Parts: sequence; C-alpha cells; structure tokens
Amino acid sequence: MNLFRFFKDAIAATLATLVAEGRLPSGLDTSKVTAEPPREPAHGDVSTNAAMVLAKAVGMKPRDLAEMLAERLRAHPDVVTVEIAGPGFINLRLATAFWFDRLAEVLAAGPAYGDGENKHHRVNVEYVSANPTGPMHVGHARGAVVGDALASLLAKAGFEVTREYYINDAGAQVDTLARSAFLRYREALGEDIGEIPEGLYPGDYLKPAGEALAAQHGPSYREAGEEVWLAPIRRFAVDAMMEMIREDLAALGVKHDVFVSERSLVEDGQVEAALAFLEERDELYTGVLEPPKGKLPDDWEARPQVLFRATRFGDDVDRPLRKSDGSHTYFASDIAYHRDKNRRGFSDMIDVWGADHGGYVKRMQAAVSAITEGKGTLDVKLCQMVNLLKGGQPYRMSKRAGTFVTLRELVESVGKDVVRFIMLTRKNDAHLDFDLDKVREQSRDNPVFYVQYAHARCRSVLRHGAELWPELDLSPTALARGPLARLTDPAEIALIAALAGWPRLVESAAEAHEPHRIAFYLYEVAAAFHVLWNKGKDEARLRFLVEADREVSLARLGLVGAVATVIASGLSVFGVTPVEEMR
RNA sequence: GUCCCGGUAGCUCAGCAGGAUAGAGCAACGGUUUCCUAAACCGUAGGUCAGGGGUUCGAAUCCCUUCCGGGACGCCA
Repeated sequence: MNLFRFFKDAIAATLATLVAEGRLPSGLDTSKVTAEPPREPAHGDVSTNAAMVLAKAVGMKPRDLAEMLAERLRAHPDVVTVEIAGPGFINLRLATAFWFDRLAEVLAAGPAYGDGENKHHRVNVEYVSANPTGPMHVGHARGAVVGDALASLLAKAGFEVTREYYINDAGAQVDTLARSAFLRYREALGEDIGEIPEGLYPGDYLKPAGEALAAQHGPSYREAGEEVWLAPIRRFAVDAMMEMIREDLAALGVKHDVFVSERSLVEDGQVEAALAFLEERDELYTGVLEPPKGKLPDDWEARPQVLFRATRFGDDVDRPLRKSDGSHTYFASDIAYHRDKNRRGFSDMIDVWGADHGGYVKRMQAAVSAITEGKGTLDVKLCQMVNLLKGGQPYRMSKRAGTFVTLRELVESVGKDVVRFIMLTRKNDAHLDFDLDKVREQSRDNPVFYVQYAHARCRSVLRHGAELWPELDLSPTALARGPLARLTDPAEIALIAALAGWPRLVESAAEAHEPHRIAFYLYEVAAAFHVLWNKGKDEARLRFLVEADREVSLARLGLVGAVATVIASGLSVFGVTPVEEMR
C-alpha cells in the first residue's frame, strides 16, 4: 500500500464530505493537493498542502481552512495527532498500530512488496541497440543497465513491459564489417594481410569469424567479386557479432524479449510503407535544405530530396527521408521501426540512447507523433558518458593507446553486480565517474558495499535468531504475525516508516522513468538500519536479539526480515543479487 | 548560429510532482568496540542553490534572460 496515496484519498474524501455538507463550495480543483512525507521528520508522518492550495478558491485564510480539515482528520482511525504549522500545512502523525500493519504487510508480501497494481498498460523499452560491428564497451554498459533496470522498475510498478533491441544491420557499417571479416577470412586461409586498411574494423575479435568462414567455405570466395561474397559474409559476420553482444549482455545480466532487425524491416517493405503512410497524410515533400550550421561538410551541395515535415511536430528543421539517389535515409528506417512498434500495440515507447544522439530526440519524437497520429509518446533517456577512473585517475584498460575498455573487461574486473549498481547511482543525464578502486572499497563511500552490508547484517541476525530459538518459526509470514507492537523505540518506528515508503518510491520512480532513485532510497534504508544496529551496541536492551526476551526479539526479527525484504526487492529491480554474508 | 544536458558545501552528488530552518557521503576535527560482523556508528564545522528578473501564499525546483562547462547539428550510421 502506498500510504501517501491512502491519505491523499482520505483528504479528498474529507473535502468531499465538507462540500456535501455545504461548508465548502463545490467544484474544487483538488489536483494540486498532495500528501507526502515532510522533509523534517519532526513535523509528522504525513503532510498535506490542501489548505494552502485551496484557500483562495474557498475564500478562506489557509489556517482557518486547515483547522476545518484538521478537525475531521483527527477522527481518522489511523491518525493520532493533527497539527497546523507554518503557512497552513496540516501535519498528521500516525498511530503506531498503523506502522505495525505496514511492517506486517512488508513481511506478508515478501518480494512482491511495492508491486504496483497491474495497469494493463503496455510499455516498450528499447535499449542497447549497439551496432553489430564489435564488442560492447563501457559506454554501452550504462545504457544497457539503465534500460534493463528501467524496464524492471516499470514491470514492478505494474506495466506490461517489452524489452527490445534494434539491430542496425542494414547500413553501410555492416558492409564495412563484411569487408573486414573478408580480410580476416583471407588471413585465416594463410594470406599475409598486413596492416588493416583505414576504414575497416581492425579489432582481433573478427579473427574467429574469419577462421569460421575459412573452415566453412574454403577458398571459394577468395577470388570472387564482392557481389558474390558480400551478402553471405555480411550475414555471417552480423550473426557472429550479435552472438558476441548477447554474450556480453548475458555477462551483465541484461535481458531482452525482442530483437528487431533493421534489414528485415527493409526487406519486408516496412520503410516504404512508412513513407507511404506519411505521404498520404501530406507529411512529405520534395525540397532543398539549408546548409548545416556549424562546420560545413566538405562535399556539401544543395540538392532536392524527400523531406519529412518534422517542423509541424516541434522539430527545428524538416528532415530528409530519401537521399538524392532515391534510397532511404537511416532516419527513414528508424521511423519504420517505431511505426512497427506502434503497430505491435505500443503507444508508449521509451528509447535509451547515448548522449551523443541527443540531436535525434526531437526528430524521432516528431516522427512518433506523426506515425501514431498524435496518440503515441516517445520518451528518450540519454545516458551521459562514463568516466572510468582508477585511484582518481582516468583509466584505459586496453593495451592499444586510446582504445575503449570493453564491457567484458569491466565485468570481469569488478563483477556484474557492482557494475550494475554503480551505473544506477547517477541520473542518466549526468556524467558518471566509475572508479575501479573505490567500488572495491568496503566503506560507506561505496554505496554497493554499504547497501549489501546492511542486507548481510540482516541475514546474519536472522541466522543467529534461528540458532538461539530453533523451535521458533522465523519465516516472514510467521514473523508478520509476531508481537510487532513490542517495537517501541523511535528509531525502530522510523525504520518501519522508511520501509513503508517503498511502494511510493516505486510508483514515482517508474512514473519519472528514473531508476537511479532506487539507489538513493536503498542507501537511506541501509543507513537507518546501520543506525539501529549501532544503537544496540550502545544500549544492550536495543539489540535485535535479547536472549531474555523472546517476544521483543521476535518483533525485531520481523523488522530485520522486512529490511532484508525491501533491500532485496530494490536490488532485484537493479538486477543485483543481495549477499547473505560479507567475509 | 540553433538545439539539448549540466552549474547545489573544499570534493562527488541527492533533493521525490513548487513546500516549512537546502541534505548525504568524502575530506577536516572530536568521540564510540568485553556485545547480533567497528567493513559500522555518533558529534562538530562547512552554502548568495552560477548571476539577474518574473510567476504565487511559498521557488534549488516553473518561465524569461545573462554567464560558465559539456554535447549535438550532415543525403553519416
């Protein structure tokens, strides 16, 4: 249960009652009324701005309206005190029984705690979509993790999510790949290929593909013209690269439901169909574009071409869909792809891209608007660069100077869980420093450790409890029925309140498409737990396990179990495995 | 030139959908360990939320504008 939504509804109901009684005018706009945790915990558990927001419409002073509302809210069974503060805040303090119910709810729900109601609403999340021309590098890793976690977050919030990968296997870069693979094929046949020529992919990762081609076809392509070998080798090389990319993704624990090939869209006539669709709606015309601003390409020439009226949909200029030779542009096939998503039943789409594609956001959103006739939405999450550091200094792992660090190297170096968590500790549009030394540190400065340590401590306490009282049932469902009312310390109640904030956090993070908020939330829960742990060090009576008092221990085991549940739940959205112990 | 992102404590960053006295961590200083894992905790100090205007009961948050940093602009993929 999202308790803030619960109280927002309660406040709305109170307002409705007052309207029905004629004490307030009808037709109030309550859309700006909020119920949220006050920033300052001393102010209470739930705070509402209702009196301040509505005062003008009602024609009352905020504090007078607040008093009218407070009078009714005091009668709410879960509310202990109602205070009016500042310019007209109404602060509610909730009954401890209410918190015990929330704690029992966490335990009873287990991993499902915080799951949103099924919204019967489909969302398509497209991420990674790295070109199939080589292994994934660190930059790709961030987009992969952000997309994967965002998809999980939306699923947890109750959306029906499809995770998608778009394979750019139709452009010139896959021809380059094929030529590069052909070179490796000749090399595998014993030829000395010398230096890899400029413009071809030099990486060693194509050697196995060359060898496989040699084994499969022998020398048959060797003397043949490109028209003979290009298509088959291209298909083979793309498949090999995709296999490698899938392995990279698997190493990172990133999953996709659907892989869509650009080439297959083209061959199916989807690009022509998308163009025809736009043509019918008069969104295309033949025109000449202004020369690009900034640095002018050497070979720029004004030529008429088919343009999409992107400016009708908020873009800065109209965009070319056909080159002067009549073939379609990359943007045209991208439109076809998004139209394909829409035709498969998705009107809400999210794309996760690298920040270097920022210039394409407006035109893609314009296109989505056009092809869905205004009914579809596209949100683009741009992931900023990752600065890889070691001991505070910029770091490059590969031998060849200036080359990228591969995703595989990173995962092998620090582990999948660390990579995933760290990639989610910043909002996607901020630069991210990833320090290979820091993430291995076992300190509060390393959020992965800090959160994992809290979980490990919880599991440790539960293990000790089971040793101490082997006769007790310490399963979450049993703990949920335990004597939770024995939790009386303010720090204990505060921790329950933090846990009870999880459903709201899931909901708001999902709505904002911001998985990184979970990282900060988990850090806070971990901090609250560590605080409590240390209180037990100062005062023996506050230890989680008090041998002489089985009842209070049982209640505290419930709290500890709930902390472990919520942390594990958050980590599972991130695709990070919670640890049982840290030795 | 146009567009996008960013500018919050010495450093790295949060700030939830406009709320009350702007928060963490690190670094600095001072404390806490016979005890469920001290890999942790507590305390002190640290700010013109880049500058200026506006919107309103209220602005770090929304709008306009200036400055600074990064990125993007193509018949490329």
